Amino acid sequence: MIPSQMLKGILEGCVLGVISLRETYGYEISQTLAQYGLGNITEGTIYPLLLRLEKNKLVTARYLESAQGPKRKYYALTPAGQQEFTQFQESFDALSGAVQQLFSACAVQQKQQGEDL
Amino acid sequence: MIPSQMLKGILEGCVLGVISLRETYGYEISQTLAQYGLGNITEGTIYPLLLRLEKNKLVTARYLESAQGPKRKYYALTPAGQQEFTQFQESFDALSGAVQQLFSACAVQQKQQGEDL
DNA sequence: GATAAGTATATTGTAATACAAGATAGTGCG
DNA sequence: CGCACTATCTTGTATTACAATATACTTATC
Repeated sequence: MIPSQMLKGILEGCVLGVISLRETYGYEISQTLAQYGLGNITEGTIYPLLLRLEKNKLVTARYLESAQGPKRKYYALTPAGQQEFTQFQESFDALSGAVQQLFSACAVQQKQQGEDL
Repeated sequence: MIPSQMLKGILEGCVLGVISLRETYGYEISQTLAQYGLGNITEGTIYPLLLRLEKNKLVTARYLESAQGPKRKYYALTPAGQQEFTQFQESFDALSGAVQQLFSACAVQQKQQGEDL
């Protein structure tokens, strides 16, 4: 399981990514994230996040009927949202690269300590 | 620049990693993190984090004299800290893998939309 | 010897955000 | 009707990165 603290700031970018795949709604986004292995994102997380994105004009929303259950609120990226997602990708790649480099240094160090025994 | 929100929960694991490289102190850890490209982690971030690690028995601390400036507080990993770092590496790899997979799907989608023009 | 810069640790308060818990509501099945 | 599944939203809480500030030691500069 990915710790919830580790998701901070990353989840928002991932949600933008999921929406970029196609117009979708909160409940489905939560399931899609789980499929990608990003953990079980609950309603208390996803809906405030979506309202925040909408308020910040990164996504637009419209209600559509559903064959089963209540109306769904479908989200789509705005140009600003697309730009924000591109920037998130760059930031995450930078972060990921830096952390991987640190991990490599730690692995080397551990190997040396093992050889010293 | 890596956004500060993206560091949440990741910074702690990275600090454990830096300490695993060698016994070190707050000021130097901050500089080491910057060298790895993890941004400028300020005092207001690093010292509370180190106190937290110490309180949670993930690191031990001892004061040593410095040739220049006041005493330094050197930190070393406990077995629990080493274990926590290993777990952090697994979690981060899982997260990183999931996000990269999402990015790939988004890239495919963008390429298709481009071809549709 | 006063002043500033670099080294070093710590505290307080603030903002961002993931999540649990619970409310509301529609559909379909036994 | 009650239960499960679908679907959205709100409230309150905990975590945590960071700015700002305080403290203190050493060395160099004026």
